[in-house]
Amino acid sequence: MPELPEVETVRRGLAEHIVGKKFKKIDVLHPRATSPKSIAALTSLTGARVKAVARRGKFLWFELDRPEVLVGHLGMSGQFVIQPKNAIDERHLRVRFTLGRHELRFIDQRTFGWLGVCEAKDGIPNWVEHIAADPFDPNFDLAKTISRFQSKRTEIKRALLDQGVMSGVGNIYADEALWRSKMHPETRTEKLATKRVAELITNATEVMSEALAVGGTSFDELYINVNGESGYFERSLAVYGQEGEGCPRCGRQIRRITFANRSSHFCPKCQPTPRSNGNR
DNA sequence: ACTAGCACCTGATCGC
DNA sequence: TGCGATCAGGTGCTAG
Repeated sequence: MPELPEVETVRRGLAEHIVGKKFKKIDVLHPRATSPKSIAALTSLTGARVKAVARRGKFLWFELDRPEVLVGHLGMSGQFVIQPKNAIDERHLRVRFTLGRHELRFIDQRTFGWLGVCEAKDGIPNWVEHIAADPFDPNFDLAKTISRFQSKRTEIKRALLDQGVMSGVGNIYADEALWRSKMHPETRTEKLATKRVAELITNATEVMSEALAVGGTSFDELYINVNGESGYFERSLAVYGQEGEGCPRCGRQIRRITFANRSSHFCPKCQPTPRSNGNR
C-alpha cells in the first residue's frame, strides 16, 4: 500500500505525537509483526524514549535514547495509529506500545509489514543500508541515480520500482510518473537518454510531492494516517486504477497490462509501445 | 553479478 | 449460497 507520500505522512504524524514519549509497555500480538524473528528484541525496548522519527524511501525508524533503533516497514497494509488506551483492539492489531494515556498501535492486515530492532551507522539503520536515497533526501545524488538507471538491463517500470536504484516510488507513482513523462512502462532502460531519465525522476518527485501535500492516496481504509484519516490524492490520479477511463491529456482509453507480477496503467497514445523491445 | 519469478499473507470482488 | 480465480499500495530470496 504505502509509498513515499503515505509513509512520510505517517512519519510526520508519529513525529508530532510520540517524540519525547517513552515506551512504557510493549506487547507483540502476532509473531510475523516483528522482523528477523525476535519478539524479545522488540520488548527489550521497554523504557526507551523516542528522540526522532526518520525515513528513507518507504522505511521508517525511531531514534531512541539508546544505541539501537526501532525500524519499521508498512508492507502492503501496515498502519501506525495513536489511540486512547481504552479504545477497543482493532482486528489486525499486531503490536501495542503503551505510552501513557495513549497507545501507539501497529496494525497490519496482510502481515507483510514488520518492526524490528537493529544497529545504525551514521544515522542509517543497518537494515536500511541497501536502500538508495529517495529524491527528497538531502544526500540524493541525481547524477549517480541517473547512471544507476542507465546501467540496468530491464524495463523502466522495473527499474523505477527497484529501491536500490532510487527509493520511495511504488506502483501508483511509478505509473503516474511514466504517464507524465510520456514513457511506456516497458521501455528498455539501456536505450534511455540521460535527459529522459532526468525528466522521469523530476516527474516522480513532483507527483509524490503533490500527493504528500494532500496526505497521500487512499483507496480504502488500508491507508490512513496516525489519526485514522485518509489522503486525497486518489482524485488526482491520471492513470493508476483508471483502466477504460479517458486519458486526461488526449482522451484515449487507459489500458492495463500485467508484467513483473503487477499491473501497469498507461495511455496507449501518449505512451506508445517502444519500437524495438530489445533483441527478440 | 545480474535479472526475473515467485513466495510471503488476508480479504474483497467477480463470474459461474 | 458457494467456490475458485483474480486482484490489492511491497520486499526479499533464489534459480537461472
